[in-house]
Amino acid sequence: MVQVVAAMGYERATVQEVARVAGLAPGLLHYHFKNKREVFLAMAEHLIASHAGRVERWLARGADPAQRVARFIDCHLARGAEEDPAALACWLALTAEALRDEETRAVYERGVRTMVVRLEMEFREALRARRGDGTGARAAATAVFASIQGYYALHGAAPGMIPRGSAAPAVHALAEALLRGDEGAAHPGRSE
Amino acid sequence: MVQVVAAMGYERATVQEVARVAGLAPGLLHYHFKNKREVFLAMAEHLIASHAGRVERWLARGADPAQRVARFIDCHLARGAEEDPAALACWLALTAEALRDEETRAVYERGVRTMVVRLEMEFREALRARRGDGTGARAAATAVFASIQGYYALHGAAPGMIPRGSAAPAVHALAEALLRGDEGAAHPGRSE
Amino acid sequence: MVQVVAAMGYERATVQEVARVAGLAPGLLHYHFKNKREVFLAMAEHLIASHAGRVERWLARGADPAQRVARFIDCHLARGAEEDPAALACWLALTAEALRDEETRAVYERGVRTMVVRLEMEFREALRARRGDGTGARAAATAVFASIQGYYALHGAAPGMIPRGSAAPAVHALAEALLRGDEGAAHPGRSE
Amino acid sequence: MVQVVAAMGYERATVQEVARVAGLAPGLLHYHFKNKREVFLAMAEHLIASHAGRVERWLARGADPAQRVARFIDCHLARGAEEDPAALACWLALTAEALRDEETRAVYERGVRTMVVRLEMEFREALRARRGDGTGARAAATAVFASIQGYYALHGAAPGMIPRGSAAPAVHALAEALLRGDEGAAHPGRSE
DNA sequence: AATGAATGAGCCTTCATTCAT
DNA sequence: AATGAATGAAGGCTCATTCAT
Repeated sequence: MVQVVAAMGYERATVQEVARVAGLAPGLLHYHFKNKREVFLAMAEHLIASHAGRVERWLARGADPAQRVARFIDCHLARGAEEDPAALACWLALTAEALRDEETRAVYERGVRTMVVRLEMEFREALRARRGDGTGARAAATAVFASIQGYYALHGAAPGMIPRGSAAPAVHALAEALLRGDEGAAHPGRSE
Repeated sequence: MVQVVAAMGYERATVQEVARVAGLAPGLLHYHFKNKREVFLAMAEHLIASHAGRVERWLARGADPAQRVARFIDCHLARGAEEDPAALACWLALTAEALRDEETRAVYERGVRTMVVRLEMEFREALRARRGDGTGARAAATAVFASIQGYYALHGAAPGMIPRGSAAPAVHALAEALLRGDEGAAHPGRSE
Repeated sequence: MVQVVAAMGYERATVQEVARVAGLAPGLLHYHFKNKREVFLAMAEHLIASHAGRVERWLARGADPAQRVARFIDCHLARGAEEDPAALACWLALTAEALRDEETRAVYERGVRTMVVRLEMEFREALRARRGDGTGARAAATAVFASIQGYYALHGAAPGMIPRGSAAPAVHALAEALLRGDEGAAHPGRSE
Repeated sequence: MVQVVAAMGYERATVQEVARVAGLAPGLLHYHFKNKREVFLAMAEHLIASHAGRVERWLARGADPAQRVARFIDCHLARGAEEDPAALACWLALTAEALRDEETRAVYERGVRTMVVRLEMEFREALRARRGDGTGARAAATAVFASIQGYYALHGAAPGMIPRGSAAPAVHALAEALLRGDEGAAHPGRSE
């Protein structure tokens, strides 16, 4: 399913093709899964779990919270991003599908929450250490996560628009700014 | 088409339904457009053009480049974002479709480029004013744009994950950091 | 209509295309003709009439009945056949259509009858001159006409199967044999 | 397919109708065949092969080449012609379709070639026996085959134009004439 | 007479799902 | 557990025909 969804998206991924690639008879998929969507969601759960594991392994080598935030970013945008292009394509397909289907949205949201909450934890610790107060950790984690998602979308849908090597540094800058507590500080010109 | 694609995405938007909503006979769509995709792409072009106009109107009221960068962000994430939810949903559908279809990708990419290049121009001026050098303007514009896209994706696919009111300030912080030239400065822990 | 039917056959010849080639608005065809079939039949009538005229001009230069039979054949298979490939293609399309549609069959049959009766007249005269009896003229005319039709079909549907230059001589041989009254003479091995 | 094509021709033979007559679900046809045309071509191949078998059985009872030529004709035009009217109608539909579609033409041409080459073999032997030289066998076989095709076309598209019982004798006369080597002999009036 | 946009029935095809084996 | 043939509901698209102008 991963391969086929990566290549064609959910809608165009036919059950027959998925079965063929998996070396199974088409009927067998419906023996084990209620329908096509269940296969997709099972795949999504698997992807999310395995990604979470991968992220943890990256974080484990970060010495302090700030470093772990940095490693979270690198794990997604630097050396690590290219590791499994099919998984990335599937994640984007999952995002697209979550826009329309409630059940899929639930799975997607759980996946997002896992990541954001994990990142939030590091931000909170880091913010406390730096400023004595963890307020804004959730917003910061969301901001970093959103930026990563945005780069993913551009990478997939408009390849060539991202200056090579610019993604990770930019998100690092964002994280640094958020750790310093820049947001909300000053954009005097924002008045309407 | 906007309504139907916003509600169901490209694949599930049937020509019959689009025609019904538009009050037209199904065959008429194929009289004016070669096929379903052309209808979609025409809609996308229209969306992009009208969005570009809207952005220009926002930028026009910015006094200096930095303010215009800020207004670009607000136009997308602050007060302006909710103005046309259907357009936003269509844009996300366009992103999803661009992942798979080349022709769609071309249109999407042109839309992205228009925005990024416009924003880059402001970044370049602002960077020159502040640091005497416009280097990194493209990367900065891309970063801001990607963040916005990421918030859009989360907004659409995992509503409720974004702390209310946190999106615009975070992207402002990113823009400020990039204008200061933070990126690439220091993330000592990034070593693998 | 001639061009379009020649190129695509009746079924695939769309009214829009016919109108386009004729430089007319599609609606105008239905203003002058009841429906597509009527356009086709009108075209067929025209083709038949103009072909009949052409045949008469060929026959006019034959000195005696036997010569006129020969000229009839040449007019169809020798130098004359290549004169108007579109007309030939239309005639084949008419034949095909006559297989299914009664109205078309009536027109086709009238066309065939015109030719066969004309040829029969020459055969009858020739037979009377040679044998004092015109019996078999109709069968002879039909045989010659059928052979020509067969060559047309092969020419259109299996080009390259006909040895170059072999068609006319063979049909001349047939005509000669029929004028001699060979048919029915002897095929002793035909017993079943 | 045979029944439906015989009754309506290729274009008007809908997949739904073919499936209905065959007692199958419409989708099943596309499970076993790539598309409508493939069904048609498969049918054509089957028709051709089975016809070839039938012809061989007729030829087997001919004592010498000349007799076998005669039996070839009888097999097509005398007692045998009425055996399977649906097959004949399909063959005519195949001819019509071969005019427009390349793939169909290839199948048709192969079918024609099979028959012509088979008949040519008998002509060659017969000509050698009679005249010591097999030259013209191909042209003779083509002529006989074309005549048969012509009678088929008339039979299908202008029934009633063929004097009862006249077809086979006429083609026999043609064959005899060609075996005598008449063609090309003399049509003094052919001058233009 | 003429236009060409508009209509809508029907076609081929796809594909999730079922079912006999 | 497993197969893969079978089902049938749509979907995109074509095109003869109509109709307002």
